[in-house]
Amino acid sequence: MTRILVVDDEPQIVRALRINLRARKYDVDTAPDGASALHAAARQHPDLVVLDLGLPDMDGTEVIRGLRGWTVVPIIVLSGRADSQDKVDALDAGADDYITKPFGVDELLARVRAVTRRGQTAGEAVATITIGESVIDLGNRSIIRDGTDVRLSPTEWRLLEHLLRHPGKLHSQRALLHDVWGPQYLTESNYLRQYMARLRRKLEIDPTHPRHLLTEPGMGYRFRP
Amino acid sequence: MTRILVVDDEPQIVRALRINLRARKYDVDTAPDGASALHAAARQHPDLVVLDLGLPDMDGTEVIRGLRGWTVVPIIVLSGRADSQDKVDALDAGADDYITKPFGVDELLARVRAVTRRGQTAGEAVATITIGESVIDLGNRSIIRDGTDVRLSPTEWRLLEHLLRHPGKLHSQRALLHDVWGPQYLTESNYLRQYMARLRRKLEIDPTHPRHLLTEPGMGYRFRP
DNA sequence: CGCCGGCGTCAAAAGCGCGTCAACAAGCGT
DNA sequence: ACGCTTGTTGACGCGCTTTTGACGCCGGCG
Repeated sequence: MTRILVVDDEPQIVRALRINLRARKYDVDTAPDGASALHAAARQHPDLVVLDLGLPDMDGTEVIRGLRGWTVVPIIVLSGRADSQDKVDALDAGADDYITKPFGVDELLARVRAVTRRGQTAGEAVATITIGESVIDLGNRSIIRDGTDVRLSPTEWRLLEHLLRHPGKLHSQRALLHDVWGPQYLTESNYLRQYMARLRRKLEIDPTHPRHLLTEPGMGYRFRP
Repeated sequence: MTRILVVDDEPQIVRALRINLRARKYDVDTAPDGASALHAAARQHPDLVVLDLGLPDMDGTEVIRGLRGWTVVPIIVLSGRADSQDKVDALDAGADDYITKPFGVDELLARVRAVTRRGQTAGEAVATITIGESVIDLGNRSIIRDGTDVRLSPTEWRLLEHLLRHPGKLHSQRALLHDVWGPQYLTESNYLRQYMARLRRKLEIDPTHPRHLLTEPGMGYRFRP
């Protein structure tokens, strides 16, 4: 299920988008201003952000920059102003698309499909990965081990996915905490210890001697294929 | 250099785009109709396609479908029609963005930057350095020697990285101590002796006769490729 | 020929990162 | 309201990294 975070301060627009998106089987969260949008994104890790530029508390491009500091989640900007400079600023700040109000719902939905389509094809390259006797399907979010399927919590999935996206690459603790938990958890290394241990118990043949989910003392963690 | 294929049957628009894109250091190819566009894309593998929907020989969405059959190259659609249904059709056929004429050149350029931005993050070149029989990947922070991987502690990594960043350059002991351990360790040369020995044991074929991690007596240390 | 500073090496102590266990809080479906 | 899953937090001990000290070798120099 694709999670979409809608950021807008006009209740009727939020309501209209929520209804239309829910009808298309999207999971919708909402935020009324920039600060709560950044907080919600860090907490819920949406797959797409629909952002109105006219927010009460901060400039829209600042919200984009705040998101781009730590995530590459697609961002579609809504704006009442058709000024060319506004579009350039938002796109260069990191937005993926820019729609001028008033807009047709059909067009927005089509652009939602367009930007989410790219994210899917990017992850498709690493469709299935094997760790020990576990076969991991990132696309379907499923793991099969010894014929039975293994269940992972959302946080476990995000952590595992970050490690698997770049096989062999060392991920520093700060980077993992930043990407999985959010910018304000950079020093909570006990989270990492806890969840790496869970992943090893669920995936490694011998969790006390991991062969694929490796620790580099003082450096971070690494997935070895 | 990013290669852009511009598909349009109006010579003045093609000319304007070519001038503006060339000025931004893009490599520009052009095609006047759908058939030659498909042919050019297959032959030149552009990094981006700018496609006018109003082509003389075939429908624009057919061109998009023809491209999407074998490539995921980003496609930006130009169109004179602001009809919502046209946008939906083009985007669902596989276009990445849709701009309605008349459009500002600044906006087009910003959208070009937006769609090319994603592709860049995927394909990053890996710089790899060889010492004896050890292959060092600074990006992934990994070393492979004789098929098995070598583990380095954080201090060992920092020291090795400083030497490798400037091949052939002589690093004084004071400079290395300052950069690796900090300003208050400038005289602790025994640290350097200790850690240079550890690096040689892990990387050099014959640690007692180093061929790449060299000592310049009285001067400092040097990495010879 | 003997002294001396610089360097490589070994060994052991000190410090800290990491794995692990345990317990509690917060949702969430039943 | 209850039980289950998930997320959060604290504490402890082992093992690795870092730090520290000491010794021997070698070349330069008086």
